[in-house]
Amino acid sequence: MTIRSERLTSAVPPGSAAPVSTCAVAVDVALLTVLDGRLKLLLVEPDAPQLAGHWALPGRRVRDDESLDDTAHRALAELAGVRAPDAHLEQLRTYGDPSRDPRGRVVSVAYLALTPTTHDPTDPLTAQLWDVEQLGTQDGPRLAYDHDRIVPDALERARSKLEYTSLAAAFVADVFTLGELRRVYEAVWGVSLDPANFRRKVVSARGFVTEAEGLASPGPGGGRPAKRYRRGPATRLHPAMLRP
Amino acid sequence: MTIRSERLTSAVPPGSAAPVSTCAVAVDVALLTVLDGRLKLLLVEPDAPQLAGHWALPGRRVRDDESLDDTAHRALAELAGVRAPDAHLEQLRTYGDPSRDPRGRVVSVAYLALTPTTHDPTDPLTAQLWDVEQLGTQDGPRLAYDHDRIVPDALERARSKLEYTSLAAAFVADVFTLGELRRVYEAVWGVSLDPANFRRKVVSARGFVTEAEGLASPGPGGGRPAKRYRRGPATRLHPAMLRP
DNA sequence: TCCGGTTTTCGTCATCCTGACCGTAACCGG
DNA sequence: CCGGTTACGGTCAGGATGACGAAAACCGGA
Repeated sequence: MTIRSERLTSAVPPGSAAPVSTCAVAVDVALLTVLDGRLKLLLVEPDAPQLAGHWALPGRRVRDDESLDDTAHRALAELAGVRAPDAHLEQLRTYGDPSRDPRGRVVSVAYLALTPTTHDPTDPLTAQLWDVEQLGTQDGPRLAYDHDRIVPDALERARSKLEYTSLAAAFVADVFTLGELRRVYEAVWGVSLDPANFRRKVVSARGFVTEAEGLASPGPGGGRPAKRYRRGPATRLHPAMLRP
Repeated sequence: MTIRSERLTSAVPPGSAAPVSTCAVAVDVALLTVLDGRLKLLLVEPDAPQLAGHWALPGRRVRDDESLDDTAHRALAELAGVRAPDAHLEQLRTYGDPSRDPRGRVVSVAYLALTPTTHDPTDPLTAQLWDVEQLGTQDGPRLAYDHDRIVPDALERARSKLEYTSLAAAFVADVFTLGELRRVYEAVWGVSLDPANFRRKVVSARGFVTEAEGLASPGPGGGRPAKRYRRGPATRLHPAMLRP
């Protein structure tokens, strides 16, 4: 921290090869949600003409008086129509390779956002939900910048945090059934879980869920009505819900 | 990502309240090591006159052609005398509150570094190892900037990663005994562990350690000579080493 | 009304992991 | 030789896990 009292917005004299300068700082958000039992990622079409046909994570430049969390919330609101209390938001990682943006040095602070499947996915203008299974394939979108490096990190973070935190509850509504919660785990992990064992582990994890009143109506295919639950006070799970 | 093609080092016209500008980007490194069975954090004295009496994490500004990892390595080399292959280095989190640095907007990418206790701790000029137990107390150092927010995050990251990764091996030498590895866990977690159970868990975790040749000499207090081990190929531990 | 299909919920059982504990092996210093 | 210390190995009870079975409670169609 040997920063002198130079002003941050000071211009670099033309032609000088200053070893230390300032960078553009942006925030990119990887928003995940579960729709129809499948994990989805929200992507937007950048308006830069040289990136036509590519898709990108919704991102915004950081403003002078804005914290990084505020920028992430603003990116979600402006580009995806997601308001702050509807989403879980946490910082993921910062990407700052000098060549990651062809237009110049941009340091990007990536965020991970998780939303329940409550709002209509077609409300944003240019945003679209993509199935994460398609992402690597030729059916999937071509990602701009280094976002093909950010997305796997976001997926791994989400998959890992479902194991030892109560983060899966961020994917479901305020009141939910254990079947809905199980389908979240199955969609994020890409596996199928035994319903009986899943129930036992969730109920035995202290503070994960608390029983709510009433029963949920079965789906169109029938089935026994399920008990309703709410999130419990715990954030870390003891014992953990480990992937198979 | 609506960044236009404006140059990143373009000067902001004086007096204009531009909502988007560039930031100074720095890297601060929280280096942890275990010395005499206690977890230590490396701090330096900033040379800024208004911060006399304060201690800070070693940090450097990011240069134009430098990746964030490179900056972290440079900060360790220049401020702590630690060369790259001697330390495990991973990104921790980015701190970007507008008021975190009183001299202006500085976005800091924090790194976590772990080193074995092999090099002499008195070689850097102004760097010093502090016992992490002293950090919150009045015997401890006064931390500059928002480094009192970074340090707890670094400690929690290290404590957590010891559970489900083989990161504890970064604290010991290339060849080590299970007693040395156990003292790492005890120092980082601040607990005392049963030697017999610890041995069983480490050996049964596939790929954590592999047996080396020869026996280690006992300490001055005696004791049976211990077998020597090396790091195994695993990075994730199965099963995990959970905190008591 | 009856029946197959579906989902939820509960119970059983063998297996594995964990913590607590004991005993032995092998070294040190006095 | 003997007490202290550390390393190593085994036992045992309790908890968690996966595989599996079965009952409860709903749906739709025959």
